[in-house]
Amino acid sequence: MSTTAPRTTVARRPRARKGEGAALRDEILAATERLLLETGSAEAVSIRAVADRVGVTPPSIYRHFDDKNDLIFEVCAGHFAALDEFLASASEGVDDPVHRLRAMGLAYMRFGMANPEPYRILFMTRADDTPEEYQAVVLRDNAAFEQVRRCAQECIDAGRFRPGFTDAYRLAIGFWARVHGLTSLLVAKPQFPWPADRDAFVAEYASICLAGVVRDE
Amino acid sequence: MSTTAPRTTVARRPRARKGEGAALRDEILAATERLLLETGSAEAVSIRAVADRVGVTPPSIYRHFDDKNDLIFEVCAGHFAALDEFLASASEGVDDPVHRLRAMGLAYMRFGMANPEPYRILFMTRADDTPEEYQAVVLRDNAAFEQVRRCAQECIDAGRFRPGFTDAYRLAIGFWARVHGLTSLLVAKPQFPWPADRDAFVAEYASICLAGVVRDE
DNA sequence: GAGATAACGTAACGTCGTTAACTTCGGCCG
DNA sequence: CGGCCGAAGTTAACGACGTTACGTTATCTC
Repeated sequence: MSTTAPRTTVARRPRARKGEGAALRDEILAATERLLLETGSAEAVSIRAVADRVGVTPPSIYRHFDDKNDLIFEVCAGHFAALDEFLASASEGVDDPVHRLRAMGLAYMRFGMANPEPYRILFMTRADDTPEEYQAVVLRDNAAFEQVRRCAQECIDAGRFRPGFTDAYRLAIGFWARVHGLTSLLVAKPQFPWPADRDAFVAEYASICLAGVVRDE
Repeated sequence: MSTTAPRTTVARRPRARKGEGAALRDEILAATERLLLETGSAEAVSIRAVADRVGVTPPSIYRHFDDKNDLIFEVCAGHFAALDEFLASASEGVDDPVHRLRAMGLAYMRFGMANPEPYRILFMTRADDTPEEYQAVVLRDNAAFEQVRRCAQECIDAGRFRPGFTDAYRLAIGFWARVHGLTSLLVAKPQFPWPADRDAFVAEYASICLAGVVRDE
């Protein structure tokens, strides 16, 4: 269906000592991460390829991860902390809450474009493929979303939004959805005839997303 | 990885007569469509299950379709005409171009929610999984997008957009991206804690998307 | 009625995720 | 020091998948 992962056989890994089985876990995560980057698709990275890369047999993976989905999501969840930090550092030093919202939106889109496959896996896959523990944690209770929600609340408190827009949670979801819209389309359809000045278009898009709720000055 | 498709063996289909091999093609499409609806996932509908359903052996599928991707996309492409018609009939009789834009946006989101898996396959899958002929046709040159672009142009001509927004193509992409944002998140993460009054939220969202570019009255 | 050919079927290849059952190594207790 | 137990893997295999090479059967044409 799609290209398979490369399978470079490698020297067999020495067995870990008694209490240190978790070392293999980290190596598996690292190898999966690299393979995900190389292939650019979660379906193309097979358990067998990961095992080969680490120098271990496929069933050994299952000692450390429930199944393939669990492994892939564990890898992508690592990118979540990065997203959170990325948003935080992007909005750092920006005093105006509206400008801060804009900075976070831009950072979000840039993050998606820079990490397309993790983004796809986290935000664009069906819920059934998402392990239980991530359904709530990764989406709602994650720090990135909370940053946006708090910033929206600050905008409300500062009277920067048009009348009627008073629910920060609702507004945060809306912002997220709009910014996700362009991000996901860029990720899914990079060959679409996007405007030539892509960065400028993205910046303009961010402004439009804000203009929908921000009070005119 | 995920649940497999049901495999109810069925009476073997009588062979088609000489010029009528295309009849099987239609039956395959219909069976695939039904299986897609039942399983709710393209990965869960296997070539073998489709063949079983039709009463034919798996290799026979390949006489009529290049591969599985081709088959699935052929099915989903059928939904495109429906989307186009749905947008047209939703905007029919709406004189004001801004209101028409809004009507189309709402219709688009409703369409996605009503046909989640086709929507997912068409708009949320990676470009590599999209057959050549759909990359341009289905996305840019499709009638639905053209409707939005034309409507945006009418808004421009009527002076309904804020100064600076003069490129209908650019604006149409932006509208599409915003509306797609919420649609795709609803499709991908239905269990997310969305606002309780979902329909009202969607309607509000559509208004916000427009308010980003529409001139205040 | 014979040959061409469209419309399938048979058998198989290689891949995948996953599981059951076995083996080997290392630390601890007596 | 020796035995043992559990951690850390391996071996072998199952069933399903997409896909292909090749054989077969029925229908149309002449």
